[in-house]
Amino acid sequence: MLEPSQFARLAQSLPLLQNADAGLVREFQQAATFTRIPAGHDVFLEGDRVDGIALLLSGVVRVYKIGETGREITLYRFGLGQSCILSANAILNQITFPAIATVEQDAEAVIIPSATFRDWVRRYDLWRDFVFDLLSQRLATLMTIVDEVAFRRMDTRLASFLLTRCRVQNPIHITHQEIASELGSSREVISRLLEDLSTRGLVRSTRGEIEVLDEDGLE
Amino acid sequence: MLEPSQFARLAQSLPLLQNADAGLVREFQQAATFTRIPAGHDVFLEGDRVDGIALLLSGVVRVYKIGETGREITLYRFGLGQSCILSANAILNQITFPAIATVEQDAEAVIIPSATFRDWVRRYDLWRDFVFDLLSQRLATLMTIVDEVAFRRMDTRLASFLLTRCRVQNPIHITHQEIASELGSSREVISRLLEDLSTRGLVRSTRGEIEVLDEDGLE
DNA sequence: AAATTCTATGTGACAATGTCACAGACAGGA
DNA sequence: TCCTGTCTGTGACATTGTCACATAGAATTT
Repeated sequence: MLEPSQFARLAQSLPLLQNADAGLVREFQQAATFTRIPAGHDVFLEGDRVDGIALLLSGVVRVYKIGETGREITLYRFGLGQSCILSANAILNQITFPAIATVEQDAEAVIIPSATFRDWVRRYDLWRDFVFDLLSQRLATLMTIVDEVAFRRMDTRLASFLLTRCRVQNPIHITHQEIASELGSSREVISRLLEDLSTRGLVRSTRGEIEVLDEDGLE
Repeated sequence: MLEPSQFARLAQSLPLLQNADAGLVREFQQAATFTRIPAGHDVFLEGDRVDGIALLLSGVVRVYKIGETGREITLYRFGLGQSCILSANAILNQITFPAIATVEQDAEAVIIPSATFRDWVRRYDLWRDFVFDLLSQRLATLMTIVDEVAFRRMDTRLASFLLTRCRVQNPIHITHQEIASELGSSREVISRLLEDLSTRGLVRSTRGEIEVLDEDGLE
């Protein structure tokens, strides 16, 4: 059961709830529960049965795959007002979660039980559309990732990554290992490529920090 | 406008149409058009605007990505009663087609115009569910592909591929290049790996044909 | 402050895979 | 039979991943 104040907060960032009819709103308040999940906590592990779907009020969750050798690759992140569509997919197809989801920044979430979720998909158009949109966005994301991993060279991918990140914050606060886990590579490779970029004067790299010096040079 | 005989044929392999109410059935017959597409023909190219969605009555379509160097990787195939969900996705999000779709075996298809398709997703629960299911199946497929490409070794992937195919037909009728295009690798690599397998007595390879001799040995 | 510990980064050797250029081998048609 | 196009084999080299360890900076303890 959800506090009215929390519901109001969620509704603010969820167009879904603003447009919902009274029936869905009432059911939502009844079925949802509020939780806090601290950073570093794993929401799902590969193969987990999914017994509820989370809508985020704050924080960020990273969804990634991990290979036998321990290498990781980030599939996507989700935050405010978004939901882990893989878990939705798992619920609808009655399969287990096919990846790992970890909280990166302390999260507040609203949880809807699986059975309720499935029921709403059947009964509420708005709810179904919401899930539908997320699903189809993720499909596009995954298409891009397949393309990158299968065909693009690591130096290009690293350059793109640095460009994207430096526009948010420069210098970028990140370790080589973290970059490797984003791109599905290994630390050593990232270190070598960064050294190349340093030599060419495109970036300046110190412990846990990378400063992009020449955006154009990174193509 | 669809011939009743063709509609009947389609309905036979589409549970969707068997359960549909009269309204959808009538609209379907009105909006749909029948086409034949010969093998080798490209249905979509990367970046194409999608102006209709195809439901297959016969034949097989292969959907794949192609990299700058010309390397290919197969994303999935679809056949009887199935549809190219990427085009559905493209329609719904008003984006262009993010891959290439080619007819592998002569296909007969029923085409629904984009606007009609979008309209039905809004109005008909059954239709929406149909699209929803396909979407979520493809999401799962793509997850697997990302995992394979990012983490699994090519010899393992080749072995899995051969195992799957030899159960359908042994010897397998395929060229090294075709295998490479399936797995997103290059012909030379596949040739070398196959030579290894030959040396170890696991397969026997002749021009355009590979016979699996030891299924267990391939793990 | 010095010592210890943890984490981040650097390095060399080697394996796996992709790329390029070209050679040989096979099949089907002229 | 010869010709031509397709399929396969090969060697050299570049890129990327893996392993084992060395070095170095930051944080914590003594």
